Amino acid sequence: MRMALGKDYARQDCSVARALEVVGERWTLLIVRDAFYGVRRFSDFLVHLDIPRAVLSARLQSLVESGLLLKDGQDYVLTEMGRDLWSVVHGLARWAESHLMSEPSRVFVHIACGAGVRADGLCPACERVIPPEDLEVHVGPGLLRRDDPVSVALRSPHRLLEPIRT
Amino acid sequence: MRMALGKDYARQDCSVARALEVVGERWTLLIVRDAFYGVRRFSDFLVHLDIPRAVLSARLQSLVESGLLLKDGQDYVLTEMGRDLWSVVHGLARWAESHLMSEPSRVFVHIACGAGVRADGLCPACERVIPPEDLEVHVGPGLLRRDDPVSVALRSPHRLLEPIRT
DNA sequence: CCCCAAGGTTCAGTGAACGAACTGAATAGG
DNA sequence: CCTATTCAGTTCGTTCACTGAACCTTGGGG
Repeated sequence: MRMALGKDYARQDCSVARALEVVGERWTLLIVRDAFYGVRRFSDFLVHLDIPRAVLSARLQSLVESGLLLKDGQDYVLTEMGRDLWSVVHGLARWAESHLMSEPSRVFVHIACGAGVRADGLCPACERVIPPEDLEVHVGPGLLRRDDPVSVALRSPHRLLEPIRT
Repeated sequence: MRMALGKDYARQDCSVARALEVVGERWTLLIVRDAFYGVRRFSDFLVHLDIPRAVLSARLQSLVESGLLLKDGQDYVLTEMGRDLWSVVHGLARWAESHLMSEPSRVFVHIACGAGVRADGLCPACERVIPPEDLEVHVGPGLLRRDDPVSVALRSPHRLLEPIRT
């Protein structure tokens, strides 16, 4: 049960296709997700994603080339362009929560209001779209399996984009 | 310049990973996008996406199995679960429009207000999240290349989810 | 000076995507 | 009624990306 993705969609003139050429390859959106969660180091992505080193290396390079990540010393940090993908990552998470998961795994809380964002992506208190830096992740009951240091660090509530300490 | 995707993320316990197991394979989100645009027939997807027939067949089957599409005669139609992916598809489109494209290719207009939705995904007039069935697609200058019948049909303004006539 | 860890690169094997050719059912025409 | 043409797939050989293991390189620390 393994799948494979090609990387370009040359004959499509559509913004969705352009977007998928950048973030549509296998693993890429999970790397971006981890970056939102505060993962920044090669070895942390590696242990948290269970991804082949060669693939991680290639994906990080292509994300830097595309301008979604910035390499700051040994750290890979989301640029504004990368942070603008939050609506997509969050949309996928909320869609899966409502259609594929039996119990909630992660809840995103608008720090200013203390309220978890709704299924439509807005804060129920202030009725606005909340940028990732104003959100805190809390884990729900559906999240119990992994035991690597990164997964453990991600279990305690923390603000998005804030680097994790392992 | 071709890429490959595997299809599962077995060791990830995360809603984003679950979502990508369903819609993360190559071509899948473009098929869903076309379904929003009103494409319903095997041969219409085929000609519009330039996808190998075998891959299209496999993807459509797996989308039906996952409950995103319903097979109605020869037509593949989005279910509610599939329509709930609009925020993701639209998010990718808007992200690419603002970061990857020089000119807008498609604009989504809230029919009730007559206003194009903003970069944050809300209608500027009513400040709300608009469901796809209340949106109309208009094409911009960035969209000129393809000449197959489906691309031509999609060029005239039309309501999302409404079947195209070729 | 040696050892270790972090951050990669290289390489053989496997599996998915690709594209062309083929099948089979359902109309359409004569 | 027989044939031609779609439409909707399946089959199959080739190509290409992912996978996992081994190897390499750089930078400290003891």
